[in-house]
Amino acid sequence: MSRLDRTLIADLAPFEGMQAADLDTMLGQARSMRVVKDTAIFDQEAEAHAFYLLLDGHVRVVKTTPDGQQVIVRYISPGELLGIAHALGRTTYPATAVAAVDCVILSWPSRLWSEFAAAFPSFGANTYKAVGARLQDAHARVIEMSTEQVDRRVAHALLKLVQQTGKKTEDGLLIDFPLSRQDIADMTGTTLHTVSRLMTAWEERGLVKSGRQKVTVVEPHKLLLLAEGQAGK
Amino acid sequence: MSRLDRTLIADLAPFEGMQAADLDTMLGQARSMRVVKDTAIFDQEAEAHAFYLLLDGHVRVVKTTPDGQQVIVRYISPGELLGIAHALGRTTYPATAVAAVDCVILSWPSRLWSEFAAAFPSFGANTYKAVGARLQDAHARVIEMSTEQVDRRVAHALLKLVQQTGKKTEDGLLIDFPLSRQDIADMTGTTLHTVSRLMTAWEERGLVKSGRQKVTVVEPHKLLLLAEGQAGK
DNA sequence: GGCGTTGTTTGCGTTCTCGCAACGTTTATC
DNA sequence: GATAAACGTTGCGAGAACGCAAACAACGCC
Repeated sequence: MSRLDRTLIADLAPFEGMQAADLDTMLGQARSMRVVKDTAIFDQEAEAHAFYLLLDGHVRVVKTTPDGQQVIVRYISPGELLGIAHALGRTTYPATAVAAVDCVILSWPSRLWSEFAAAFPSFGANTYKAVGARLQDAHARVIEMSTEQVDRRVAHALLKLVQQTGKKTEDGLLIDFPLSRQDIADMTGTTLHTVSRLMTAWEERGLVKSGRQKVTVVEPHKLLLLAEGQAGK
Repeated sequence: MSRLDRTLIADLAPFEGMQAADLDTMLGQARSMRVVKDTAIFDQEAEAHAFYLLLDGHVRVVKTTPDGQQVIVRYISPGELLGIAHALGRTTYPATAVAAVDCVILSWPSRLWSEFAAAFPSFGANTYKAVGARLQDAHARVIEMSTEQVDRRVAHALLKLVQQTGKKTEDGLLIDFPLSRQDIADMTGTTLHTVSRLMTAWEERGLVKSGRQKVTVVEPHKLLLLAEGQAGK
């Protein structure tokens, strides 16, 4: 792990407030690896041997129902931890993590989590803060699924992705990894057909531009209005 | 806090693996209080001054949307912690907690949480394990909302409540607190009308018996079949 | 450059679920 | 014991979203 890397890594949320030396201790025990697009980092129900830090790329967290339906729980961006089942007293991963693009990740054996958390209190606190945010996010999703209709859910999902990974282009903000209609449907609890219809309607109104596995939000503000639903259609 | 109380409390999940003396330390700083039915224990968005342990009764955790719709996040049973926002790095409560029946609770100032967690590692671990379970539960709800239709969601919600609070009666398993059609609707993301229709249909088939704010599951096994949807209707 | 694969669009019929409205029933209040 | 309030039931019409099917477009592979 080169010095340059450490400097960059030190600013990431999971390590906020940590001593540089302590961070080095952690990094010294990490294994760096490259994951190619569409490869699983870990599988639902598998033994949680390790936890990970995403350095570069984007990871899709997916749950599959017994009858084969997929639900995308969330997308992970660089600087976030994943696979921290161990920190929550679980022995298996609750979901599958798949690289949405080629990724670079660090990994540590799960067993080290407790050691790190005990030795570096900031690290433990940061992790639990992240867990709290995820719990809140999950509840927000439940509420959204309970109370909002499809178009608003889809609009909201796109806005979240743009906020997370939006890349400025001449057309607007591009979501920075391949995202199909089916993916959007799996995030919002609908079908690719409905998503497709929505996207064409929005494209006609100039809110978004989209192509094959590609979405650009042209008018985030108008899309937000639609998501929050202050105004009519 | 009498000795009898301590003996009963020592078996609760949040204190598993703790020394009796340490538990006494915690209980010594607790405030015991009675909460009457339909009174709020804490409010959404309010400063998280305290965390609580439910000793007796049942608590409904509710989130209200900006436009006034209610969603019931979960019901809490005796022996569970609530209001642990502080443990997850939050300063406000994410939801409102209301006594579904007259309740007895203990409370501690939030500030003590960190002290307890540091001094009594089992307590911290137990809490995070519970958080992990809640996170998993929330994800399961998202998935259910995304993939299952209303009847299965309602069936599943009833089964969870029965499992949590089921009280054996001559008719079957009674859910042990007042539960209206509207409450069930708020748990499952539907309307009281749809719930009412389902309940009458199920009553005719002998799966449940229900009255005003009262639900008894007569045939849990058949209801489970309906929830899991192996068989047709 | 042709060909299969994968992703997207669009039409049409169907179904689930909602929303409204009216009515019945139980419980609380004075 | 009468009256109001809260809760539950039921009928009917409407609309959102699904599911199927077919056609189209982009991309990768040999």
